[in-house]
Amino acid sequence: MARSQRVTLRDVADRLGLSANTVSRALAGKDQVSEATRALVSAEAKRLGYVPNSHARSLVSGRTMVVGLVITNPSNPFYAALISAVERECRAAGYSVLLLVTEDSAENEERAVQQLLRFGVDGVLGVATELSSDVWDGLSEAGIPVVQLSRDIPGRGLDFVGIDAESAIADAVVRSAGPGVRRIWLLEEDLRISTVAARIAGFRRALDRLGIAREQALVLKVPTHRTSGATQPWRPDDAYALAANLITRDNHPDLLITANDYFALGAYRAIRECGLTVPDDVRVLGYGDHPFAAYIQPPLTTIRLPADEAGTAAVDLLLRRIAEPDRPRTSTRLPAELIERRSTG
Amino acid sequence: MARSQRVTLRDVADRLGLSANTVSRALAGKDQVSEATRALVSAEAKRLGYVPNSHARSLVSGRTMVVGLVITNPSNPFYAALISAVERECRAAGYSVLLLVTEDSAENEERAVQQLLRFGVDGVLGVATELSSDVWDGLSEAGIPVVQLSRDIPGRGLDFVGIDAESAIADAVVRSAGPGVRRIWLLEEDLRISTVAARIAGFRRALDRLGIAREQALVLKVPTHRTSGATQPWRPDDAYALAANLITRDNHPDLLITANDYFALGAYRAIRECGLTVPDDVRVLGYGDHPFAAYIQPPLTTIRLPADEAGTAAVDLLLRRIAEPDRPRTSTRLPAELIERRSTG
DNA sequence: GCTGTTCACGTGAACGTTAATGAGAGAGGA
DNA sequence: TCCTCTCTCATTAACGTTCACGTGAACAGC
Repeated sequence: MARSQRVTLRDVADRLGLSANTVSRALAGKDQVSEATRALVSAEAKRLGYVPNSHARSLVSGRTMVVGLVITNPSNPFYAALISAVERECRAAGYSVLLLVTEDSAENEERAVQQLLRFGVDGVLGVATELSSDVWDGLSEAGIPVVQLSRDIPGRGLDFVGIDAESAIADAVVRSAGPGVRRIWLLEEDLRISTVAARIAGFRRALDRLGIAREQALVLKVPTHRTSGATQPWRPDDAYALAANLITRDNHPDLLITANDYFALGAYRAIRECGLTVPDDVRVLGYGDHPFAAYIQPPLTTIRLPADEAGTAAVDLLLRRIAEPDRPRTSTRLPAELIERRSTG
Repeated sequence: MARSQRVTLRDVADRLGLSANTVSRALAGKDQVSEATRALVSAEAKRLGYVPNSHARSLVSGRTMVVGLVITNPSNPFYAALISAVERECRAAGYSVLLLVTEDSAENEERAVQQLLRFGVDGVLGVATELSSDVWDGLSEAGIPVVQLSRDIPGRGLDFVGIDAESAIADAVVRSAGPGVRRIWLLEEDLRISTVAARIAGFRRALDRLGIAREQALVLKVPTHRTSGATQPWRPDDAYALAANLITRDNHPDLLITANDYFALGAYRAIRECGLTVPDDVRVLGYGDHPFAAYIQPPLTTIRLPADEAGTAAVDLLLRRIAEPDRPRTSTRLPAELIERRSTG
């Protein structure tokens, strides 16, 4: 096999009559080397095509310059944006990203944590699964900093960066509910995660502020197929099926809030097929501001999530904690902006 | 600091009065160990919470059980689906995924390759950037197998897995062009990549088959903002701006093909604002079958890309090549399916 | 000329694992 | 009794780095 032998520190050293250690120091830019030999070394290293072996390095140094990123589903546009931001920030700081996908399964989550322990990553950014057990504690016990993304599992003493969904929904609902709006429905995902809980809490807060009785309000759970290993994220079909069953000409909400813009697509169709119109008969408020939201008919009022800022903030926080393990726990909830379009009148 | 010392092979060995080597063999399931001690060892290892150090392992074994995945932009839904599929298959085979994002920049691509060399990954799956230099050769020279994804740079002797965009577009255009369709435009991305070239080739092939002169056909390039570090993928706005400038009541195509479904969104608006309708005045054919395509008005005829199959096939191919480095080069182009909806009549 | 300081570099050990080789014990056969 | 064979485990040496030292030379000051 032509598997060309890898060029090592010794190879460079031998060729120059130096020790491996000197070459190491020269390339690391430490100050125990004369400028002359440093130049010689880097020239020879480049000539031979020397590439440092990161495993050897992290074996002795204990640091890996790798960050673990645990995501439930990369096809979800919010998480995709998060991945982009996290990778970009890590790259800028000299870190590489090990990507682990859990598909919202506890088993995969446990395997992911195991992998991260084997690798001895310097830190972890992770979205917890629906029924996250205490797997994450293993990382903390091993001295690996963890920043929770998007979904918060309180009481674990872990840093958190996410979106203030509760306030965003509360404000958006109040703002979208004009005069005459009494019946409000929320089309939610059927997951036991903090994000869903936050949206429902925001929804209730809005009801209270508007003085609308709980009986006028409905929280509907759309069966989710996320865990089935499908790469597609939320499916408009599922929301459509549910909405089509419940919405009729005589029984419909004045304002319908959906847990994501895909659900809104399904709702649009269900509403249309009843002969009702958005926003005259039913106002619709989405969540996520996906790229299509501005372009459907009518353009969808929705909540823009600062995925990029969240990713950036999470990496910043993680790097700070890596540098300073004993700093107090931080919990950041970024505000989300309401983008008003025609679907709410 | 409570940075608990990591449990090592020796710790387990010492506690049982064995050597580290025996513990290693026992846990590796090799046959030089009695069943009795194997049971003892695995019990003690679990009790102490032993986690193998992957760096030490790969330092001596030369294998890392890590695959590099080089992607231009995770927010592109096609690549997001690819990431999901690749990660899933790798996970099933016991490999972890190191994710590198290039943002279509040659500089980032080179840094990515450098990272992969440092890590000594067992294989690489990668989407080449627009003007990919010979950076990928460095991996081959180091004996690291590479499978190109989606975009093919011919002549490098690298395996390739992608979509047969040319045939897909050619067939779809012919099928979408009913009687009376003479003027056909293609709204393309402004990138020098093989995917764009393939679509244009398919477009031309369709024109020839339909007997339409090149003068009746137009290839329009939408300025792309992908490289600007923005996490958003193709922007409908850019397509809208271009289309709105060119399309008027008196000067419009009979059939408009867009390089992706987002462009179709922009085109829809431009067409609508001229007082024209889809598909009566202008038929629209999209590309990608994004989740919203079935739900916009009118539902968009588009081409469904087998991202999942592509990812699976690519990983299979890579694993085969890892096992058998000297097998002949393979180039796979998966067929894409036309999803006919109302936008083409 | 002797000691002390600074600079440039080498030496040896360590990181945690695996592979090659060796060694002791017990069993079985002559 | 001795030899060989097999089974189980230990010993030793790597893998490529980095870190804590040690060392020698040059130079200054007394």
